[in-house]
This record gives sequence, C-alpha cells and structure tokens, in this order.
Amino acid sequence: MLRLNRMTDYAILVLGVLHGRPGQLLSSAQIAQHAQLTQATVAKTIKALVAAGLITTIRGTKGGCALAIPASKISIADVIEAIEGPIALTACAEGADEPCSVQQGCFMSGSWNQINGAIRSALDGVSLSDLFNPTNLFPAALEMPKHTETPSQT
Amino acid sequence: MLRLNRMTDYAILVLGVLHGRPGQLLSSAQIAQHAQLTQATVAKTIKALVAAGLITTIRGTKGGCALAIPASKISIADVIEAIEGPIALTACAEGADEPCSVQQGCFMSGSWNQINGAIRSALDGVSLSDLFNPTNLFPAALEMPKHTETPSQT
DNA sequence: GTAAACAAGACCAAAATAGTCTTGTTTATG
DNA sequence: CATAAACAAGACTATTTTGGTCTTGTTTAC
Repeated sequence: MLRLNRMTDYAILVLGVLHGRPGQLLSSAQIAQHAQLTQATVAKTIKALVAAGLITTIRGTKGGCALAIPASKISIADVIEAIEGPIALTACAEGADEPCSVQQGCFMSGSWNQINGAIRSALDGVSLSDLFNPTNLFPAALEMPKHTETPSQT
Repeated sequence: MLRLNRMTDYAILVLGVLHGRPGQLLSSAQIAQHAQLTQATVAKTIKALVAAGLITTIRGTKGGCALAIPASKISIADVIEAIEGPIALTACAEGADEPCSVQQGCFMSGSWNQINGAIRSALDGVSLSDLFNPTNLFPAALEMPKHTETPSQT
C-alpha cells in the first residue's frame, strides 16, 4: 500500500496542534488531549521530532514543546524522515545500510535512485503549512486536528 | 522507511526473468530457479500478477507463464498496485476503504491526494523495460536478475 | 489415467510496529 | 530544600502485518 506508518501520522497531528497554537508552550499531556492520543504515545513521537530538530522542548515544571522552525519550513519529507528514516523505496538505494548483494551488477539501482528522488521531491514540495493551510475552509479544524485513526481504543 | 515490501521485490524479479526470455513459456518452478526463490513463493507472486493482468498463464502439462504485455508498457506503479494495492500514503485518501473519520472536516485530504498523485506519476513514469534497460552495461544480468535479498534462507 | 502444471486459499511463523510502563533528570515554586 | 510537574530514555509487551508453506483442487498433454 506504500503507506506511511501510524507514528508518522501522529507526528503530523502533533505538529498540527503546535502549529495551531503559535507561541504557546504545550505539555505533552495537553498535546495528547488535543490530538486524541495518550500522553505516552505523544511523548514517544516528540522524542523523534526533537531529535530531528523539528520541535524544541523546555524541561521542568513550566516546560513544554513548540515548533523549532516555522511550519512553512517543514516539509512532509522532513516529518517522514524524522519518524521513519531515509526515504527510499528499495533496501539497496543510496544511503542503504544493506548494500545490494549484487552491487556492481545491479542493473536497476540507477533507476531506483531516480524514482526515489522523484518521490522525495514530491514530498519535499509540500510544507506543513501547505498541509494545514485550508484554514479558510475549516477554521475550526485547527482547534482540534484529527486524522483517521482513533487510537487507544483498539 | 516508505519501502516497498518484499513481495513487490519478488514480483519485479519474476517479471525480469520473463522479460529476459521473450516468447518462452516458463513454469513457476523454472522462474523460481532463475529468481532464487522457492516455487511456492513464485506461485503466490504469479497469482497477483495474473490477477492484475500483467502476465498470462497456460494450465496443464505444457503450461507456464509469459508477460501479457510488453515490459515497456508495464510501469513500476502497475507492479506495486498489483501486489500492494492502490498507491496512497494515507489511509483516508481517495479509494480508501476506511474513510477519514473527520471526513468533511479533514483539512488535509486535498493535499494528500495531491502528494499521492505526484508519487504515483513518479512511479508511473518508469516502465519495467526502463528498469531492466541497461542491458548494454550488464548483458549477463538479464540471464539471472537478482536484487537485494537472498530469501528462503532467512 | 497419469503426471505436470497452474489455482486458490488456509494456515503458521516471523518480523515490524505500536503502545505501555518504569525510572531518571530537570526546574519552578512555596 | 522539598515537591511536583514536566521532559528523557529505554525496556518491554502486545498487536498487526508480512512472508512463507502446505494442502487440495483443476486443467491438459501424452
């Protein structure tokens, strides 16, 4: 199905919540509430987003999270890579840890790199603010971004 | 990682074997041998490829498989869809069986459809013959196309 | 009628993913 | 300085998905 995994979905939700409240410092519990997720899951998501430099956190009693950079500067590709690692359809592509076993004879690698590049640029071309943009259409949606799943009640 | 699953990889291998032997009718056992897979796995792959109309089969003692249409007419997207179903990053995209729970409020769906479209056209733009093309570089490779994994010895 | 091949689906195993829990560290506040 | 609220990190478990095998059935050449 070539779909992104659920954690990536969650990450986009979390970023959406933060994006909808610029300047505010939100605790993971607050984010969890807005995103309809458990705090634990949000914390896990946050960890990856912090590691990728997409959000910043402040520790301690009055701590919380906020976007590290404006949503317009964050591409879908950034989010996917933050959660899922490098974007590549094949195991034996460029930055692979598992180099193609028939490496010097792999007659396909060139084409795959090209395909991966095309996909990457498609994902790179859309920023989070593009994704969240239609505010004009559904202003209320930004108040409580919600996507497909309704987890923690599986 | 956004990678395609192994069955899709196998499908490309199988198609590569058939492509390398135009006009020949190959049994699944023969294909399995050339592709370094087990017959059972090849049979499973073949089933999906037949269902998608990419290869044709003839039953009976002298039966076997062959490409139903020239490799140049088969895109990577066709293969992926044959094995993994519709190409869509999100569960709540166009042909989804699981419509977005906040459907009429889902402020993202439009963008996602656009992203999915871009990815699809990237995958549609490369045919199997493009993928197998560099025959000039490695003519021998067509004799036994092989990719990353060396399965059935996991 | 027998054997070689495809056909289909049930079923089991393995791997990846999701989700939870525990423990630790930081820091504002009374 | 003790406490509570928050992030941090990672171990662990459960679930889901994927991969692979097996069995049974059908078709057809000889």
